Amino acid sequence: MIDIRLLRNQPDLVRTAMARRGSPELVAQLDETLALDERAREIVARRDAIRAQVNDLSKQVGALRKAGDTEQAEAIQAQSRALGDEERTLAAEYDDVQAKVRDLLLRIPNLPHPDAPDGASDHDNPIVKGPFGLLDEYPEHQRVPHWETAAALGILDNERATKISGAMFTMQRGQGATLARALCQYALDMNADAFEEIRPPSLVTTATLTATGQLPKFADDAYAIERDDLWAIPTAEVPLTSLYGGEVLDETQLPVRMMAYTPCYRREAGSAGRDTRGMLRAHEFDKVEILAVTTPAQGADMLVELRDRAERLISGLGLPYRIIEICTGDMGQSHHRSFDIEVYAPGCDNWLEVSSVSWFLDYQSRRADIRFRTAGEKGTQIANTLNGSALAVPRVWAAIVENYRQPDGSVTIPEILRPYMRGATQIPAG
RNA sequence: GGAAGGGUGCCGGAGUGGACGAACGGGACAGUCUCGAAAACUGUUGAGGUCUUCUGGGCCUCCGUGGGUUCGAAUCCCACCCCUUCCGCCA
Repeated sequence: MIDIRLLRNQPDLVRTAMARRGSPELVAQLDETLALDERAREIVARRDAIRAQVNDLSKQVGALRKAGDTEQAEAIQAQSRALGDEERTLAAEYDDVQAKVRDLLLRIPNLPHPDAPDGASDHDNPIVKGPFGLLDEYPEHQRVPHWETAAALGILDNERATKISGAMFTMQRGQGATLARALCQYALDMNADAFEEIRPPSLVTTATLTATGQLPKFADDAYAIERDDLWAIPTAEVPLTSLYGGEVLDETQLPVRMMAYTPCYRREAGSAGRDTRGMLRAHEFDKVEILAVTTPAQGADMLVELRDRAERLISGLGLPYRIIEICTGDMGQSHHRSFDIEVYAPGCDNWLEVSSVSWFLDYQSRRADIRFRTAGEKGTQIANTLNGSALAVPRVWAAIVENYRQPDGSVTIPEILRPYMRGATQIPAG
């Protein structure tokens, strides 16, 4: 969430930022938040003044009782007791208003970076790099959707996945399953030079899912296990961000670089019926995520580093790709600045979003309460977080099947993946 | 799932109703001593909120979490969470 003090002190700056996101309804929300915040502070001032009196009177009672002046002590007790009722009323009122402020604040999106391109929707996202490796013309044998190729090769069995788990679940088989796992191992190995590998839990608490911004606003997108108050993670970003939640790190520890392979679970509530074929959209998929916790000063460079690392994985696979920057109108709620890598899939004739790299500023850290301390300085500062998909398996898998399809219907394995495929050079046609 | 014990500051650990934001020890930092260091001695050393006549000060909150009792709670009561050990179950 954004800093309430920023909203208090520079409301126009925040209003302008929200206007850039193209959400005029947010401005009213800002005003409501400000008004409630002012009320909350007024109430808490009165509450604290009464508490101060009660504390003072209580000390007097203690002293009087010690001195044996029971009568006077009881008189003061009665006085203090009367204050107690007022205190309770104010405290309840404050808690109520404060909860409202927090709830509003949790729903206010992050401030876009000054350099983030303005725009209304994904149509306005500029291409900032590439395209690379794109052919002028694609031969017929590459113009086959991956689900057709995969069916012919027996490496994808979504019918049976649906039988087992319902619509929008996928299942890879044989070399197809190996390829999915190879991609994960490849992504982890390529970042092991600087990133600590984590194997986090895939089920997290409500507090954890709130820290990264999925809750309270996007509860419908996540799988809930209500009986145990747990949620299935939509991305490793969720557990990794909260890994240092509630902790105060030493500045010398920063930046912290972490990576994790996890399954990812998404209800896709808003996109039922879209991309139902093949591997483009599913309720469960594999992804390797890279994530960093930094000081505010380190954020900009880390964004570039993460983006470069994600790009290196895709270019290493020899897939045609481009990098786009997300405009203010298309930005996710928690994002400050964001880039996507898109891979061209000739069979679907589509640019597939395979990676998203984002800087969150202190938006998530404030929710998760990740702070750091600088030696010799008093107090703490709120950290920055950034993350990126190193490699999201299904769409890269699909792009490989389509780009590497041969005239005989087989699929050549990208050279860099062969060590992870037990040396296989191709997925042979039946 | 059952039983027992426990959760206090950077760490260890005391504290079972009144001057406790918390003894004591350790650590860290600063100073004294020293050519320098060690040792010793002295001092300092949590976070958050809010107000302010602001390079300072006032007030409030925080002893796992949330409630309750009380004039007053780290301390008493209730619920929950987590940790340790034992039993059960289990990959």
